Amino acid sequence: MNSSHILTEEFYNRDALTLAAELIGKVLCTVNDGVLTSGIISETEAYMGVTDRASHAYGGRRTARTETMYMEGGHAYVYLIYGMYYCMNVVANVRDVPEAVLIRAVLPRDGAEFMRRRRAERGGMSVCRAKDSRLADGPGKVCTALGITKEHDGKCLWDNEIFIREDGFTPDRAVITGKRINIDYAGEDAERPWRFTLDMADRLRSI
DNA sequence: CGCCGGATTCCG
DNA sequence: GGAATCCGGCGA
Repeated sequence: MNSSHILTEEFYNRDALTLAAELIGKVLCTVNDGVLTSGIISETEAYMGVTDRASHAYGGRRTARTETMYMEGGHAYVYLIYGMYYCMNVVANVRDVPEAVLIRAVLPRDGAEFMRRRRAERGGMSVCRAKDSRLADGPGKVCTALGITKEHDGKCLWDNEIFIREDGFTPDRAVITGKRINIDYAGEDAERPWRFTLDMADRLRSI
């Protein structure tokens, strides 16, 4: 597997918990109007499908929105949250097993200045003054910075406009950080330690 | 740094 | 009605 290999089927056809850990350190890339932007995935959460109260597919819920989660692993599941922001997920496992991994943060890799510009534009600012490590440190910011919108929902992740690749380095380990964020409605499933971070990300953020 | 409220739109 | 969020304002 060469160092800039684009990930395909065999990588994605695994359960979301495994995939959430494996995605740490991989590079999420988009090409919008010929502009490449990308970020090293530094924070993820697993959403474990029909048995997980925090999952959109809990209890086998199958609606217009969640239909994407039932696709084969390796597709993008993008939805609007709080009426204002998009969240980018990687569909895991096989067809009809609706698991997904939320991309909560990335570290800018390619086109950081474009990412910065998109964040500024979104916030109605002339410039975005955030340091690189804070440019895309939340699921809404990831989508703003990389230009991910509803248009990407259902796209295959080895598409020309959105894909995930290896980056020639493998983090020592993904860190299980603990509970998932903002899912208090999920009862005891809110306690599950299904959130992962890149070991170095916390340190970088304070630099 | 932490807590709090408001923004805004689509889904169930 | 509420959500897998963000930002600005305020207090410590």
